[in-house]
Amino acid sequence: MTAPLCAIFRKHLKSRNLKYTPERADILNAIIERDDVFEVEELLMEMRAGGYRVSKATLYRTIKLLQEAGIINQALFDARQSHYQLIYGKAPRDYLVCIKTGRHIEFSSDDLVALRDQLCRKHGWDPVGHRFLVYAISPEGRDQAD
Amino acid sequence: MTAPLCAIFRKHLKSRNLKYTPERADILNAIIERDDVFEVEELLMEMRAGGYRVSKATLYRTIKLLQEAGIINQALFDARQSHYQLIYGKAPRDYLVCIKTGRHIEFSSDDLVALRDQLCRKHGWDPVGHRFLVYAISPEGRDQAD
DNA sequence: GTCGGTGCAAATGCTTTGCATTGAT
DNA sequence: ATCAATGCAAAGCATTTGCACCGAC
Repeated sequence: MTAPLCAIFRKHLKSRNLKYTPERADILNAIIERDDVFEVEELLMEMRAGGYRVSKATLYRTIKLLQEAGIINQALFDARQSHYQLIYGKAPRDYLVCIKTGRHIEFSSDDLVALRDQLCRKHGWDPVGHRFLVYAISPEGRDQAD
Repeated sequence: MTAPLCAIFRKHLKSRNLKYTPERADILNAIIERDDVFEVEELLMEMRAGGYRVSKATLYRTIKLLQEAGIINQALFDARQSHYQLIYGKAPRDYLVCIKTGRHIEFSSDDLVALRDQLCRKHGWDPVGHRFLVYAISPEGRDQAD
């Protein structure tokens, strides 16, 4: 699993004429080893504890690159500075998001709602709403150089 | 639609021994009228343009209350300071999140993945990953005073 | 008169940026 | 030599907080 990720990252960097530096390799490895949701500060501590020397600036810059490469994404679980929306009693809005171009399509699916309600029932919870983001590559994104 | 929301908000406030003030009413109304994803600063501008005088502090404080009441939530679409996670080639992690207690359960569903892939195919996109957050009320949350 | 609410301004704290230095081709 | 990467410290910026004043019950 680590080999392909590394290869994907290198490919992405190459396509943008950027370099696969030791710092970037270390960061990717630290993320792979962690294999869990992480906060930036947290990852930095761990890397330093493990003897890796990276600056916070480089870490942030690399995280952005890894996102662009489709290797990591935001857990979007506890966000600051986010957008808000009415949910109470509204049909949920679901999105297809292209990881290459950023384009997104809004859709809504009854099957999804049915599945959601079924999952809730299974756990004894009462559904109120949901958020479904599908990360994908759009036809235009597929055609882009990579 | 606006009446029940207002009632729900009042009920929530009452349960916490808080008051339904004119500022809070104005904010809820502005959000209802907008009926779309919004940013805080944006909403503030609009309210002011409409002649409503609210401070940014009150707006933020009210948004927190509205979230607690389950009336709005974060669109989680473009976040700062968020958590990150590996996604490439990983089984996606899906969550049931209790809007009352904050407790969350992680799960994963093959049916969901199948549905996701089908939706992507329908639009000619290639699925890479997804994020599914279900907002619900857990058994403990249901038992809480409200 | 007590308790919460509001606005303002200051403080926080994550993230980004400017800049000088370093390294790879 | 050129072009990008790094680290540091400073800057940015959305959000939160402290505090003094106001208003409802």
